[in-house]
Amino acid sequence: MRITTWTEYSLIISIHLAKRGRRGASPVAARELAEVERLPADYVEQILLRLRRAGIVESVRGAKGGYFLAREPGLITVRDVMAASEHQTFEMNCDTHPVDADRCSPSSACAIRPVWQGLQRRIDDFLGSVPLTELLRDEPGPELVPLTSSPASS
Amino acid sequence: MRITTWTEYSLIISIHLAKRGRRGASPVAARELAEVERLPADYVEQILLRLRRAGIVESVRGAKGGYFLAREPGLITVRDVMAASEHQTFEMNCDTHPVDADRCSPSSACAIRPVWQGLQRRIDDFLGSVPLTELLRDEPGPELVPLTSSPASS
DNA sequence: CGCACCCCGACAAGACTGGTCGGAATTCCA
DNA sequence: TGGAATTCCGACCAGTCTTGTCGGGGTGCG
Ligand code: FES
Ligand code: FES
Repeated sequence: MRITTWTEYSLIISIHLAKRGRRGASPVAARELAEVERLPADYVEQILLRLRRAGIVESVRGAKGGYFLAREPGLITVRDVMAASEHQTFEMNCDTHPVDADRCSPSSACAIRPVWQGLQRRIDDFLGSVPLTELLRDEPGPELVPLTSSPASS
Repeated sequence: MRITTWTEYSLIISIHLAKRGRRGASPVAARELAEVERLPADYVEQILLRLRRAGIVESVRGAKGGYFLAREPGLITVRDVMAASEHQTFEMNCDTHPVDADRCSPSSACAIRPVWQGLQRRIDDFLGSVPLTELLRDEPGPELVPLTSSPASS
């Protein structure tokens, strides 16, 4: 289970846009953003496309155009960004990749499904609790304290 | 972000073994297990290999041989099974797929990394809190209540 | 008009997932 | 002693997903 570059780059891009001005200032060109963040330009464009379609950013076309955040950074969470770039945060495999039509049908009482549902909830709750503003400062912030040690149960 | 069949099948297999007797009883052959659970036989063998190497199950070789759980089902968590079948629960992408050597180096204070560390902790804590015994009964159990509604923050 | 920029679908190399196969080693049993 | 059953293990392979790239079209500024 891992995070892909879609989400990783999306966050970098969102943070970048959050640091550059708001609606009033001039929008940031995709090319320029990619250059200063050292990311592949064409790829960044693809990502911005997804972010725009999800309503995370807005765009201005034509010369002198570019992108800017659609909302206040405090109102955008990591969950929003991840859901925009991939198309979900946690894919319920029993829905999208059912191991067996019988076993995974909603009617059958599979004992495993509640585990994934519980996991999905924890993931969504956590990612939904981290707004972009949390990623703008240098100090980790209270929500993200490492809380040292959580060793394996074996 | 999703669960693969490695973990899914591993859980099915572990639950199956938990339901069949303990050390005293005769071990379960991989072939037989695969047949009753309707899983690809050769694949099940691969998975049992991983589970054995991780110490989740033990095996008896030769005719009449097979597999059985190495520990009490109450002492094996979903996290253990997942870590055995994949080789982790949550892959820290900034370690294994660093976006940029500079940006992801442990010395640089990246604002995003604490988010993934926090996420990893939540995932591990949750999966580590669900023992196999929780998956043997028909009722979901207190830990896994759906807690209806957790709508998007947008 | 020409340039800068966004928009969008198609394509492609490499990695990963989900298995399959062939054969060696071990143990039981007739 | 000779199968037969079974675990052990690495190699292989087809399909999908990831991580981009490319080419062209639309749009607005100067
Ligand atoms: S295996 Fe898919 S719902 Fe349980
Ligand atoms: S992008 Fe890898 S550590 Fe932040």
